[in-house]
Amino acid sequence: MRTTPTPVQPTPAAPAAPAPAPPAVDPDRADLTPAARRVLETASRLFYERGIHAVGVDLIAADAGVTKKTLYDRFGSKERIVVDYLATRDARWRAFLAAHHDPAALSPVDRVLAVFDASREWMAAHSGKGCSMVNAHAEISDPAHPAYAVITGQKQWMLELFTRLAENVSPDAARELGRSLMLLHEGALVTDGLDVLPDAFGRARRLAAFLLSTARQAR
Amino acid sequence: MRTTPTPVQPTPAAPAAPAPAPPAVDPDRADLTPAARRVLETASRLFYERGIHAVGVDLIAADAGVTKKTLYDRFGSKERIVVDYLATRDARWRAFLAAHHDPAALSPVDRVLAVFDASREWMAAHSGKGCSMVNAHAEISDPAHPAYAVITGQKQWMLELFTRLAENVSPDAARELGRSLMLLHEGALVTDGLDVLPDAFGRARRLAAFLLSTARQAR
DNA sequence: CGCCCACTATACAGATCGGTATACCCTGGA
DNA sequence: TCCAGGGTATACCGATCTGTATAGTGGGCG
Repeated sequence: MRTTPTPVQPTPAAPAAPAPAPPAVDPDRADLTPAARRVLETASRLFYERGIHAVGVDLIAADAGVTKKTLYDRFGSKERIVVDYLATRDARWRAFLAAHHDPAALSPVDRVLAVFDASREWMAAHSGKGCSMVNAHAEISDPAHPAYAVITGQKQWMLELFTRLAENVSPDAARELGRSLMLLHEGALVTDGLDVLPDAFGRARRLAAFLLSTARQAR
Repeated sequence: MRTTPTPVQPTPAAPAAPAPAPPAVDPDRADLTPAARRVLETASRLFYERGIHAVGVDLIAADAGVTKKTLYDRFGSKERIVVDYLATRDARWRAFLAAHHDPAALSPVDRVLAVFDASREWMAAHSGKGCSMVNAHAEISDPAHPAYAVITGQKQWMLELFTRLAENVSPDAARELGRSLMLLHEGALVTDGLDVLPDAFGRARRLAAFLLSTARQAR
């Protein structure tokens, strides 16, 4: 449905884009004990590098220099560690984005492109097997799994971010533009992770700039 | 490196795009015994729905109505089933694409857009948790794993396909266009799987058409 | 002092992992 | 008639999985 090119479709009732919810957890996880932080850091690295199901709690505990007793005292279950892994990574990404994002100094278009620059830097630093949310989604089949909400929430937040930023470029086409920017960004994430294209984020950035340049005037 | 917008960069030595290699396996797997086919079909469904590491051979054998003896007589190892899963799915996708693709009747641009149409149909039929290759890549850490070659080979094949199709639209910019089309296609694949956008392939198709329309004249 | 908290160390339970072994059944063709 | 191949059924192997149990250590604090 709605494959026809419905040109604009203004936001029906809500006057502005919804303010994105703040991350549910502290990016630094200062709420955790030192051993618990070591567990989460170790588990996050292993989950991302090898996959969630391929990593057992024994390995996590051993690599973190912690006994399984401590691990289960702090987290209660592996499932909980998985959720914390995704939620913390999400919180850190949002903090990283906020730090690489000077809203006052940039034009509306540059504010969009800054997201792609931040992603490129993020992926270069956390070098990569692609998006941890997408990868986790591939391993979690049950939608009732508590990690599912984190995954979909992260993607929804990104979509709302792009839509909100697009409103400053072209208010009428913000929803459509936001979705297209989201598609470009996800495409860069996955192609970067698969190492199939050189400089995927640079390419996505150029395509986004191209898209925005046409959206500002016509469309 | 090379983040500067190097405009065109013509193919250095090779006169034309490389002819894509044919799939290594028969899409129908007529080479397998009936029980082996049941094993592969069952394993493929479970691997895709639940993830590779989350599915054991006992479950595969039970769901296929086959004993583990038969399973190991036919395949020898779980790893081999995984490789066959990915290779067969790849072969079927290429056959599906060839069937939904009348090269004589379509214009160069339409031939590109037909790929996005085929992907939309494919994903609607094999409804979705995204790209099986990307999902498998998330679970396989060792690049020496035999499935790795299947995954990268499939993505490389798609990139070459887009590049080859782009040559008929704009020979000078074929390489660049092919990469951008690849990025759009991967973006649609992942956003479709995550259910974050409505009609991701329709959107990618529109963006591709937009990109091609500008590439045919200028750029 | 006494108590709690974070942590270590070791052992084990119950289930499932990939993979193997023995033994038997059924059908088609030489 | 014989026999090989594809298949069934069941039991088992060692390893690993998530999760729990018992016992003990050291430091901060009221």
